[in-house]
Amino acid sequence: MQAQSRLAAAASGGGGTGAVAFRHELTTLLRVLRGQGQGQVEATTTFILGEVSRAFTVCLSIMASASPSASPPQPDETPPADSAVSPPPPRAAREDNVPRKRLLTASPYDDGYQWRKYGQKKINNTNFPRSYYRCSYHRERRCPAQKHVQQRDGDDVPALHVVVYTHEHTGRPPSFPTRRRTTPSSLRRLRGVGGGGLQPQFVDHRAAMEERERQVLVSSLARVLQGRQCYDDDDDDDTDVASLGAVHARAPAAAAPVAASSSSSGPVDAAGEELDVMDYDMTDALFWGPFGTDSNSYDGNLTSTRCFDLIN
DNA sequence: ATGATTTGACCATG
DNA sequence: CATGGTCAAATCAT
Repeated sequence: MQAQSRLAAAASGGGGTGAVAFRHELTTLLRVLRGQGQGQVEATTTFILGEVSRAFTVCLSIMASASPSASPPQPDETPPADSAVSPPPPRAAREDNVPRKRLLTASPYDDGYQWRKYGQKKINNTNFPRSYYRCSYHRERRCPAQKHVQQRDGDDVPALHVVVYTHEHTGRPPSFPTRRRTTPSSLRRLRGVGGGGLQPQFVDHRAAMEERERQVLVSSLARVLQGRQCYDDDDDDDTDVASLGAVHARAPAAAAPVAASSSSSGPVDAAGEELDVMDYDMTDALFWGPFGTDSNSYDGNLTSTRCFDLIN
């Protein structure tokens, strides 16, 4: 049976089970390819293994944010089954009748509205602090909107953030795209020098990011299903990991520290295996790359000039 | 000078 | 009393 056919069949399963089956099938296939010992194939499969792992993480994130109130419960709404210690029962919801919209996002993002941070608090039994924001026009325009953002515990790659909104933001409508040039002073702030260290600025528009996630996911899987891999021609080195990584290095360097600002160590795939750093760069490019005119862009489709067959 | 963030203190709730 | 949410003075960046 042709590899592409098997993958297509697995991918067409639909739903979570189909996705898992697809990934399993793909992983198995790529591990077989790696065993062939061909340099190009090895480097490429290493890349794709990491990319597929990341793609599924992104998928889960999109699914979680698409229907916050849908059943079954979203991953961030239920404690992990293998949790060693059961957390205390959640506090009862406030009786203020304020609707809350909960999102799970793969990265902090700029939703286009202007927020002012008014607090940060360490929440019990969590590893990351929760930041509190309110509408910048809280008083002038009586904008009641608030949101709080907290990085989710766990070794998600990329890190997932829980964002909870209250009210509708009545301030300035979202602008698109939004991007802030990183200055030396802002870098100092990001690194925590002075002022006790500020929180990372949210840079990209959420909708654009989700669209980009979809594009990258589709193109990634398409490349795999087509059995071809393309890479940047700027680097004349052989098709090793480093040269593939050069493609991803198109992500603006200034933005990378933001995306990688969590305390997590290197990227790890679902099986707990360490992935190459280039996968991390890929993540940065995915979330920070496409906007602005002052940096190289990553358009979600590898702007390659050289391709080679992955699967014969 | 102005505006945003940090951070410890305080408040409300269960 | 424990905890999450908010306040506001101090601090920092522009």
